[in-house]
Amino acid sequence: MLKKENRLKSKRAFSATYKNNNVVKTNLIVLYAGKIKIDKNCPTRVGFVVSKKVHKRAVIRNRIKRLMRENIRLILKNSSILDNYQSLIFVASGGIVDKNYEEISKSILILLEKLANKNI
RNA sequence: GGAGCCAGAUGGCGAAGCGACCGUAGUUCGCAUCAGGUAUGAGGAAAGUCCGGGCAGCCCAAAUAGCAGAUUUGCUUGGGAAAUCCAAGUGCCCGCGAGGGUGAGGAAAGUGCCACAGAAAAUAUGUUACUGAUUUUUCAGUACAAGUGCAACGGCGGAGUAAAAGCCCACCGCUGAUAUCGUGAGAUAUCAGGCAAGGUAAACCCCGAUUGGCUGCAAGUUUGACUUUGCAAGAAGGUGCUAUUUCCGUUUCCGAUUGGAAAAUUGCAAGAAAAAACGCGUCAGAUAGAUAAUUAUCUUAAUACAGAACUCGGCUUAUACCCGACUUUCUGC
RNA sequence: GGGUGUGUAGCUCAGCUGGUUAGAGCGCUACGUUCACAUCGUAGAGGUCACAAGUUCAAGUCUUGUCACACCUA
Repeated sequence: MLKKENRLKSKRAFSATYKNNNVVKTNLIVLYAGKIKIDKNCPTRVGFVVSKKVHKRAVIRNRIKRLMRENIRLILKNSSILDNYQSLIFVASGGIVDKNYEEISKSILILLEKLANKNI
């Protein structure tokens, strides 16, 4: 679990991030990025979405969320790639079921590379 | 029926703070709200939402009786706050059996329905028939046999007769009475009747019992920017008193003047966006919603069904490996 | 989280108070019409009535339980 300040909470924040239209995709995950920060001190907020369409059982959906969250926690701690963005939303798509930690971590790294290239 | 894996390392998330008051209880008050340590953090079903409570609001209403209602409930005894709940029994049904199932009052209060077939499906009936007389078509007696159907006013055997029939008899079934046993549902035995009342109430309904109804924590309660409405105070002063712009006058704005427009502010009550708190507590207690990741050892293997959201009691459904107990059937020796 | 409803042919829907054979339109197939296609005409196929138990002589229909889908509610 992330710290409270790093969680993306309100409905407004979610819809603002979606409207920003900065999207990157892989087979497993879709990433919506928010605006670039003005004030560097305010924290990066991250949200995770796993819909019922992915899988109907709550246990499996929770596990997918936890795996994604753990990845992001380590990235936030060790590097400063994400510090430029106000908000990020990770949306799981159908292919992510039965994937293990390493496969998810790979695809998140690919996503972040794509995002960096796009903005340059 | 039980049980739903154990222990270790590193990093992370939730949350438990201290003192006073009171006197063992919490809708109390104050301080802190940073860091570290320590302890602790999903289930037997958390699921389905099928029942019943607690709790909250609204409606009706004053809870006694009657009437109406509940898409209520329906063998007995005991347990339980209650329940489409549990336990032990009774009857019936299914199974070779160990066992399993059971919405188990009333069809003699009334109404409806019972397709096709069949003579007739409910006021029972007389198609094919049988027997006798008459003599070629009628009359009288009968309901045994055939046939239809899920179902045809008992079954089977005998006696009896022109042929027959509970007309009579034995056994079985049915109905009633009595006795004994049992808390009871009922069981057993004896006697009597001489056979009447086809099915369906998970069709309407009748009877008994129970019970205020409806909606559900996204119920509901509080705080609230805002500025709307109402009431009160205030609004230089004067006119006997009163009159908030109404009689004069005052202040501000427009205007050369006459004249026109406006009324600061405060309190109480009502309304109310965003948001927050309460509701919400428990040796889990969140509000984008915690219990995870990596790794080592052991092991044949770490795997089934599956993730708390106001809360409790049941039911139902899903479940890998393992453990315990009692039995039945079949096959072989 | 709470509440409500719907599952019938490839698609959209009927099917009353249980009853004999489950229908309609569109689509599909074949034949005819045309030089050919469309239109039109004729004929035909296609259903475990979501699944499983029960009540009943008899269930798409009544009762109960599962499954899937949709809607309402901040």
